[in-house]
Amino acid sequence: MSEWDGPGAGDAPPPASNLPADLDGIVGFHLRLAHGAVYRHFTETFAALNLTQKQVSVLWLVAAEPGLAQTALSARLQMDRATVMAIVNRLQDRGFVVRGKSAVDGRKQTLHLTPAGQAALAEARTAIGAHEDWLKARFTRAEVRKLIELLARIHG
Amino acid sequence: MSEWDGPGAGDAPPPASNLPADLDGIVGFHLRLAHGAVYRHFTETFAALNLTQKQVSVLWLVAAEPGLAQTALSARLQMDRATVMAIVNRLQDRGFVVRGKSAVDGRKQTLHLTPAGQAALAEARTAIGAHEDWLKARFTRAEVRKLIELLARIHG
DNA sequence: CAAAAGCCGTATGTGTTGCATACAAATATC
DNA sequence: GATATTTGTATGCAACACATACGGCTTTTG
Repeated sequence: MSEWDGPGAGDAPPPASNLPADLDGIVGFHLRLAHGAVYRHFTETFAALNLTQKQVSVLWLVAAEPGLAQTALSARLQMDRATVMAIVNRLQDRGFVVRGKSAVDGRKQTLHLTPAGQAALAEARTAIGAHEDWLKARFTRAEVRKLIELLARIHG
Repeated sequence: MSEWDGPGAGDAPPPASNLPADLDGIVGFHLRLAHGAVYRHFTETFAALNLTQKQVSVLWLVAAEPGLAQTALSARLQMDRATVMAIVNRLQDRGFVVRGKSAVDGRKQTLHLTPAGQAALAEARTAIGAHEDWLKARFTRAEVRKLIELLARIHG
């Protein structure tokens, strides 16, 4: 501890504003914080259901397209094949989803919801409603549309 | 396999549009996808530097406010105390950050960048520039401002 | 047709993060 | 001075992202 300003030299200066000004211009930074806040609220909202964002997304998509293959899932959710498998494994262990061989392409697995899975999804839809209301409460409808449009431009 | 539409009954219907229409209205869903896309590009951009978003954020903030305590960090980045500790541990192991006891409050640790940490941050700033350019390329300046404003309304 | 190439699911391991809990030390509050 | 509260720390657990490797199946190509 010598040539640079070592610890103990003095404590933090007055925090001034909460964040350094240059960080404020970083879109990715705000995106991360916003995502974190939404993630946190989502987790609270779904504590009782014990479901994560990804799990709900998978249930949702499989319900919308029964027989969907895992690769299709990974493409739509922009996730790794291995990650999708882990998620499907968990959902399968909990009896929400079943895998079956495709009659058309022997490589593919067809995914279907079980009745338990459909029940879970129904509950999840209600919870999503509350969660989205919380999120949208701070925006006008036009702003919500604008935000979605801007975010959609980021993911393909 | 019996009372519900079991597997093998038939494969996925024509994918129609890529996503179910109802998912399109979910702000959180788009936020997650956008965050994922940005996260992925960030990781690529920082592969050589071997730094994560959080690690860069911590370096950035500690540089801006030398002597910052970990609690202050966790507040500014909206992360758990335990999570911040894990990140600081890693940065410390790599010799980018040093902990020191606060002279003012014996409970607090003062954080400082080492020269290596400052060098890493300098490189990181360049990489962030490229990363942000990639991100902002799809927006006008006004849209960037609007997006930041909307995202800021989500995190406090 | 047979071989090569590609796709899909699977298995395994590593690293990062978020969260809960518990504990010790220092400080603040009453 | 006794009792909270704050701060950092230590551990463990769950979820993910990613890389790699492998076997089974399909498509392409020679």
